[in-house]
Amino acid sequence: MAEFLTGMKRTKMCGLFSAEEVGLEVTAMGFVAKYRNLGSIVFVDLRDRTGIIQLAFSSEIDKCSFEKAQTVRNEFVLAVKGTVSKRSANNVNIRITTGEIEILVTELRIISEAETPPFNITEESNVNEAMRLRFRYLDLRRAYLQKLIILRDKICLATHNYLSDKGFLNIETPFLGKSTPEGARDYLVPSRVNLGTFYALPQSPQIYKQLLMISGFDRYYQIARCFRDEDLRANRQPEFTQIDIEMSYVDDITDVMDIAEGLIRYIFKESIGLDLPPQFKKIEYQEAMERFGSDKPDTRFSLELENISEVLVDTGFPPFEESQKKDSSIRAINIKGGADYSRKDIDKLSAVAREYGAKGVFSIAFKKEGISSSLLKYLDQIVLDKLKNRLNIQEGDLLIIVADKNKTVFDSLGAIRLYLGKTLGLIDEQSYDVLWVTNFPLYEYDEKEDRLAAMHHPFTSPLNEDLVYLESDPLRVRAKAYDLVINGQEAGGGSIRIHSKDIQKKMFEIIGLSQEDIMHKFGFFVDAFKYGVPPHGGLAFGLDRLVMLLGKTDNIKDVIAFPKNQSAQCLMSDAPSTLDVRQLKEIFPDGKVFND
RNA sequence: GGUCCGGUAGUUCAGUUGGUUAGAACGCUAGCCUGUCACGCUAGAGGUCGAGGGUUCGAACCCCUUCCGGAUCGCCA
Repeated sequence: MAEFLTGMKRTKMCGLFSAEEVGLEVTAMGFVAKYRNLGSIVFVDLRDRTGIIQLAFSSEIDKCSFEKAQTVRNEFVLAVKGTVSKRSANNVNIRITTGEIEILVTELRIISEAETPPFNITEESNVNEAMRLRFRYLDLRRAYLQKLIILRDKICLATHNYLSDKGFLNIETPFLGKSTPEGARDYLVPSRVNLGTFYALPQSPQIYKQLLMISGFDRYYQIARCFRDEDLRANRQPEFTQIDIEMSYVDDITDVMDIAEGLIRYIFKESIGLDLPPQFKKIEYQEAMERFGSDKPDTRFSLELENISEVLVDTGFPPFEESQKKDSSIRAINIKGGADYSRKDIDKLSAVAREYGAKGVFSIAFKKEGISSSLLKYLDQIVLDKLKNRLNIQEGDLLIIVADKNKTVFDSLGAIRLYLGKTLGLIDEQSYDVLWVTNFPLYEYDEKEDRLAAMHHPFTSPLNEDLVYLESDPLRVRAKAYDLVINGQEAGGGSIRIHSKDIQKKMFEIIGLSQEDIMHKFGFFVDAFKYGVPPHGGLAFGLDRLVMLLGKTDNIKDVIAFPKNQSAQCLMSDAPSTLDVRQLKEIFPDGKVFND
């Protein structure tokens, strides 16, 4: 029989008791984390989100509660009264903060009994993720997850405090909005009162926050939920959260970057007590690609890429001939002391490269006994000397080469670089490496649709000095865009927006939107540009990613209280689910779903 | 949509070339135990080996189909 708390008030939470309360009568409440019955004495570890306090029951202390304690099991919810007592020196538990004391229980109330949980709720237990998601409320009782959810709260609070202090207003934008044609697939919501029409859940509050600038709110922020109906990954969920920021009367990218830097520095200080450098590193997109094969480089280790097209293009090796084509190249990574890599090791690197579309890698091992390479007969001494000079090659080094289209070369060598960084232990996992990547291209070529697409989004402003190429050579135009990269992860990104209606119109045209499309999809937005637009810009941080970085986890599900699995299902509630006929008829009264 | 890995007790896993009654640890139940804190000791319960079909005298194991989970590529302005 469940008992009630009637008359009981909690003195403090379990993990907060200390030697200061010794001798006092206190009241504690929590879950039974562990139950140890030694016969004439019973110990219970009582748990809440702050930690654990040990309860002691014996007939010498209180006969009634001792007898009741015999029926207690794991995960029961208890409320107890008792006296805080100092443990004798040899019974101190140094593993918990309250290990010097315990509560000698004089009154026990069993507030709620519990069935045996489907898995052990301990920090050590390594349970199948599907099982843990199905009983998420039990998994969340573990200190590991509680710590991360609490960290998330700290980061949010720091965000509110910092941005409020800098004059930003927290303004909510709609969940039920208009489907946008560019970008990710939208989650759609049928409208009952407007049959046959649909809302879309926002992929980001981008248009709304720009409209708020046009409305004159000047500085806006929101910790905003965003939705994307795309396939999931270890670091990607269908609904995720962004720290979304926009500000007016900015023109240069540093105007926004300074605020963002301040915020990130404040978040790091407040949440984990770490001081980041007073000035973040900056690297241009093109340089990041050339050196690290990535627009979000992990610069905690070197192992940089080197363009060796010129050296190898005339060797007569057929795969290298291709690299003379436009947008192709031969690039390499020099693995110091890698010459003794086995065939298997190199095959593994080749497999990594193939995942990113390369046909494979070529290798040249500079061994003590001579050069070892599959393309040896194409390499004369002059070429070898040039390579040695160019890449600072010494005896014992291994050169890994990829020749292909630039995108493939960067992707595959960038991936090999990360693979080596991880497997060779080149990365200091304790450190934080924070840098800005700037001057992204404004457009990228979309092969599937044979058109230009906005690399960031179609509201991004071109660099002033590149405006002249907008029509003649759009791929050459760079954007006033910036990404913040932490430990090789994109933590956030943004841009200065277009505030001229003419440039905005041109932007839409270049990505292939007809006048009709523009008015149908963005008409309200284009209209707004007629009535006075302050120059503005902003950025958004991925809150989930930030918590992952600060909490040192690779799994986004660890930082979200109720996440979805890889198939975008909630295994606990069984969403998404089918609807009953009554609900469906309200939305599709004639039973027809399609117009044609 | 492609590729790879996995599914055996409540949980985490082992399971030999295909061969008696499918094992271990933790958890659970019962008993004993006054200082445990991964308590200890004794005993016990607990299995449609993801599902369906096939090969075989015989299948957890081999083959086919299928379902489920994870990682990853495409995708994610």
